Amino acid sequence: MARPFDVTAVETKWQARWLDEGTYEVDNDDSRDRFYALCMYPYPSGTAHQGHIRNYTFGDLVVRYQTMLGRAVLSPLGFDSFGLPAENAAIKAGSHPRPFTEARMQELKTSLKRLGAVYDWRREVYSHDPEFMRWSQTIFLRFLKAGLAYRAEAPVNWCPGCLTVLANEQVLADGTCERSGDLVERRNLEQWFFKITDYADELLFDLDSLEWPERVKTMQRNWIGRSEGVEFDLPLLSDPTKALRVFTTRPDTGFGVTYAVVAPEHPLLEELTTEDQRASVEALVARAATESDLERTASSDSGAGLEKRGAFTGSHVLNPFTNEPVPVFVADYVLGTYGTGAIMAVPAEDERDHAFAMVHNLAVVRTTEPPEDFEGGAYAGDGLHINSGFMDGLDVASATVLATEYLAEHARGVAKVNYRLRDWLVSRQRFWGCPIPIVYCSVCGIVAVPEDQLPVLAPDDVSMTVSGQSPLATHEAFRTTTCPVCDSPAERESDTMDTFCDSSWYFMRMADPFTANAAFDPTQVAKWMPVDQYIGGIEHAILHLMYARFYLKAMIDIGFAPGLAREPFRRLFTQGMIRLDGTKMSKSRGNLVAPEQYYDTVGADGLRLFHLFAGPPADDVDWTDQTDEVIDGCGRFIDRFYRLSQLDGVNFHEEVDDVDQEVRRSVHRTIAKVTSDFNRWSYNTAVAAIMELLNTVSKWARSEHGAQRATFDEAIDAMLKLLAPMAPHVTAEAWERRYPGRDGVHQQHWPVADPDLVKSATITMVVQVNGKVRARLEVPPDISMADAAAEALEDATINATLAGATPKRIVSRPPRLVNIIV
RNA sequence: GGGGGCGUAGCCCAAUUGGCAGAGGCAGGGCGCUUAAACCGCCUCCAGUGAGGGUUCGAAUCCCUCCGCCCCCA
Repeated sequence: MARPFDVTAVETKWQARWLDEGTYEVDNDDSRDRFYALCMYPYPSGTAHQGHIRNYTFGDLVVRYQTMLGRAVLSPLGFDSFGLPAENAAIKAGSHPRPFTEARMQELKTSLKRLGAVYDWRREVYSHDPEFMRWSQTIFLRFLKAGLAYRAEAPVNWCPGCLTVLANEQVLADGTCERSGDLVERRNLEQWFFKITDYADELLFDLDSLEWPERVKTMQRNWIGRSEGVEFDLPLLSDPTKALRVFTTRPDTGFGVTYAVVAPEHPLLEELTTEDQRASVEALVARAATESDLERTASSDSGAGLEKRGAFTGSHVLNPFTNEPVPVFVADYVLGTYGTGAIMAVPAEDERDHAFAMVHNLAVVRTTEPPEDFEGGAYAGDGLHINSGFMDGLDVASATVLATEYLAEHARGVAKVNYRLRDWLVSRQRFWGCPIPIVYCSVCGIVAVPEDQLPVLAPDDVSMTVSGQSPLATHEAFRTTTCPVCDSPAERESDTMDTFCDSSWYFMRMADPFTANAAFDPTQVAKWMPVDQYIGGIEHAILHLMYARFYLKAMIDIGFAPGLAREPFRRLFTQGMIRLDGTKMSKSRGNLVAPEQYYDTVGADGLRLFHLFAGPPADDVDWTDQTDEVIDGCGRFIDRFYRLSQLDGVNFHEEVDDVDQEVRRSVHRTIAKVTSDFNRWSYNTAVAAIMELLNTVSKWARSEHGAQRATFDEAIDAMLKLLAPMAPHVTAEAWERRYPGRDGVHQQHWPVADPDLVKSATITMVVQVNGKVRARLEVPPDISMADAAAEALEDATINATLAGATPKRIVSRPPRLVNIIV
């Protein structure tokens, strides 16, 4: 493609200038209004792919736009540089993850610089920086001191392929590892946990105050899974002094409890199991031990599947409502970790209880009258109670109140709130992460490494060969140490922290990486936090965002970050994915389209424009056969604009006439349109509006009539400013050529539309008769309802159409439309 | 299985939230420029909104049912 300027030279020149002049460096004591714009810091996987390009194009647009609005914009970048892929690659290559990771960081950095994305590089944060690790470890120890970190043995998801523990969320619905695809097993290990459940309510309720996409908030609410209910006793038939404690959200259905179910891990199971049932119970327990929570709670088809998933214990408990004995089963779908590990079963009002009851021939007693036309097994909706003694005739809400009172009196019932959210398991049996700064002393037990000895760094000569345990545990010199308290022989913790720990506070470090001997100075960070605009992928909707919210709240509460607002991200934008052949474009799928090939042809500006133009930013983008042509089209647009800005083929005339004035109106309408589109994340329409304006201005200026000079300059300057956040290089270059030696286009103030020019003198009003368009009238935009109707009725065409008929009704919606009904 | 989202010209997408279905782009066609082609400039073709029903003076937009994709949770 023949370009009117040397794209590579221009882009290189401006990238170097922004970097050398520190154009986008910002100090913490800047006196302007502040704006913190942040893209989720990337995992350094090598050169940027289109997903990165899209993400950082949006982010850079925000940075440059907010700067032009006159704000001091904090725009940092860093790298989420710990993690499994680097470790696996290092194992494969027989090298160390650090050089591997740092090479990938450099590649990604280079790609992003070539995109023209601008950052304050003095604030770069990366997870494996010893200074950053020092504070990650300090925060861990402060959590420990505050009782927010604890060690417990717990069943964990063990991936036999990765030889590590996985978080629940790393296990797919089919019970396989999201990374290796191996079937995940259950194992018990001593692990470190953070008490995120202490914050369940706050994490839930504070969502209301956030300007986040509703769907993300919904996902977080579901993940927390708050449910209000009652915990109460089902006395054992064999020994009524003992009881099975259960939790339910539907105490009102108590008369319909026809059996109870305990989890395979339940402590009373042994006692409940009778000799003749022992074999089948033990078989079930053994089988459940090999399954993940997700497998166990996944709904399975009724019939044989369900039959195998439950076994009768041989014992009975008493239903406290009816005082009738009901059988106790054990089933894998009841989890030992949720609620009390036991449930009451109401087959008439619960889908799964019903399926289970059918398979095991258990009684079904309805307590809620379903609607007349209801067909099916369990009815979970509202209705009047039946077969329910003192609750008969009541709806669910009233019955629930009475049932709760009844249970409080008769079954040691207490109202209780349960959560689906579990405490955060942070231990990882991997090498390439931040070591947990703990030693286990033969005398003192668990001992924190003194803060003045942090960071605890892993030695470089560790064998990462897969061994089934933490690589650090195999390094004698690292593992063997002495107790910092009593000097007795001790062992270092050999697990590392979940990388989500790093991403939970990096944005605070970025706000103030300058204060010596501190993670940050809270008063400095408070100048920037919360992040005004956070941008990232929807895949982080639950975990990263939940953990970061927890970290901030906890750090404030333990005095580590006093004075900060309790939510880290005020506004969140989640961009759509790039898809190729129907699947997400990603390195692991190997379906990447590299940006470099476009830098050399249409340039970074062209590629940026494509991503802005391709569709709504929140929507997925399909990379197709046509995409290259669209990208070329974006390059063509830049060229057309550049030529016009350099007066190529333009005719001028002296006096302003009506035609010039109409162009001015277009310019100001476009300014208004682009500004409002920016504020509503509608970049595709903003680009389209500028394309439209270019068409208008170009035809006008190149026509025989030509352009009035001042009007033309106003149009070009406006377009340069509007495009500056989108296509920064070409606009910087064109501006400099128009105004050599003056401040650059990115130092200009964002244009403001003149309201008088935005509103047109007249607007086309449609006049309909019976919903059909019969006439179009030019009317003032502020025409009244009565005047609009009157003008419509005076119109000759309308009168002809009406042919003397009397209107039954006139719908007047000025200034758009009048509809006359006859 | 539950929750959410999306279906508009050949394709990607607009339609300021219930008011003329078309802004922009891609592809296609034509004309001009050119010895010719590319580039460039101008012009142009193309849908009644996945299907069916309802509400309304009026529905792409709101409400039901179905179909097809996508995402989240199970």
